[in-house]
Amino acid sequence: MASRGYGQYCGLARALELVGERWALLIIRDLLVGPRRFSDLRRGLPRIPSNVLSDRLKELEERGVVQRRILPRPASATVYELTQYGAEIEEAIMRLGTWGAQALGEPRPDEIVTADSMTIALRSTFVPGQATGKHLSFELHMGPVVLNGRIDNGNLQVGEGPVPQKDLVVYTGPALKRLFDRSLTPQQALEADLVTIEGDPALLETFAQVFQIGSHRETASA
Amino acid sequence: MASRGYGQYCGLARALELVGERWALLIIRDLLVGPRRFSDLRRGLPRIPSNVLSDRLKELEERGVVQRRILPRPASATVYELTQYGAEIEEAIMRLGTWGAQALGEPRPDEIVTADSMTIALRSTFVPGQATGKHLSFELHMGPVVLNGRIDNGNLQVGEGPVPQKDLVVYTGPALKRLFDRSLTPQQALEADLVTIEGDPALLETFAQVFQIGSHRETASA
DNA sequence: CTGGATCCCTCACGATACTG
DNA sequence: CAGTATCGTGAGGGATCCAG
Repeated sequence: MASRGYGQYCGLARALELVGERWALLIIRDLLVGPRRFSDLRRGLPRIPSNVLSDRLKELEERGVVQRRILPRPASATVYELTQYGAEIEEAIMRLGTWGAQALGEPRPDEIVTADSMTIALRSTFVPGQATGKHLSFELHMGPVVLNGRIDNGNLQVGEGPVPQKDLVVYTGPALKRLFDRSLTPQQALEADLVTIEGDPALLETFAQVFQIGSHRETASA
Repeated sequence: MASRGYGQYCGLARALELVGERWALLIIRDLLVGPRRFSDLRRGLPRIPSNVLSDRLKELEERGVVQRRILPRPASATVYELTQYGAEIEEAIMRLGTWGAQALGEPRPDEIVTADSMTIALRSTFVPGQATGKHLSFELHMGPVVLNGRIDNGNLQVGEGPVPQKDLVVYTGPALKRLFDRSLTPQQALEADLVTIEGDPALLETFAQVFQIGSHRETASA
């Protein structure tokens, strides 16, 4: 599609020529979480035809955004990972993601959530300034997806899967987005059973405070 | 293309369903500069077929990103402008633009520069922190494109066309990008005749300091 | 002249099947 | 597991035509 360029000497046009094709940014989103094998990417993007995934990876490699790497023995598997230049697109993707997240309503029945997309969602909505002095290790269940995370001062680490040590376990669904865009308070979410937790309810307040979609300037005027 | 969704309940996927189709982000780029008529957009995007432009505008309108407005008489023209939500994509587009700009080499012979793309380029590469205490009004000529601008402390205003009052006039081409990514100093640019000016050469230093592509952390270690 | 709509061609995308 | 091959469909590209 973007194989034929836009005919403009412009940074944005060039960016779209590099990563503007269908599926490309979602592939990069998953690679931002870590190196991935072909089949990992397929699992994370169930709707992408394998030939399209193959094409995209080839194009992104040619364009210096992605590189193939052969894992040392005994694995001997090929993984795809972002080049240094490719990784520098992270901020742009995060901004696009939070912009698009504001248009998310209820999930359509055919829409899924993946561990990688949720990992990026947490990283992109995390507001370091809201987390100064806060410490919390949590486990987050969104349907079949389980993530773990640790908030330490202005820092956030997110991983996949459960962990033994945690202060708070959160079970939720799409209501998580309403927590992050402040259209629902933690207390309301608990009362309406949209969120279930293990641990101190006060910790859910902390959890909800450090993630944010949109600017919410109205709080500044209060 | 993105008419069929990605099947993911994810902010980035939703963003791509809204503005991920070919040409959409370039249309939005031009609308970020100001409201534009259909023919303005065509002029700024000479390679877009008119039916595709028409389709994109219709889709973007349905999706709440763009709105049509009828200008009051006697103009009576319809203009397209971003909705408030649409305008909030600005930061994401700016980041994408500076990311892509790093991959810009020499312009291909069929690549053009437009006033709107240059306006966005200036706005996206402007570093307010580098402009504290600086004041400069300039006129910038990139081939046939003429912009004017005013830097005041951490603030930048850019307009199209020449202006009577200015401290500095810059005539240049693709070398401007090399000024902004620090692969060329103002002095080198003048000596190599890649940039011509009217005004004090010291003002070109000021001009070059406040615009920046990439992070340039290497200066921190020096 | 602006602001599109229509037509036709081509090629990229998408689904499925198949191979190393 | 990691892709390649094949093929139908539909979106993009470009020229032309039409209405206000």
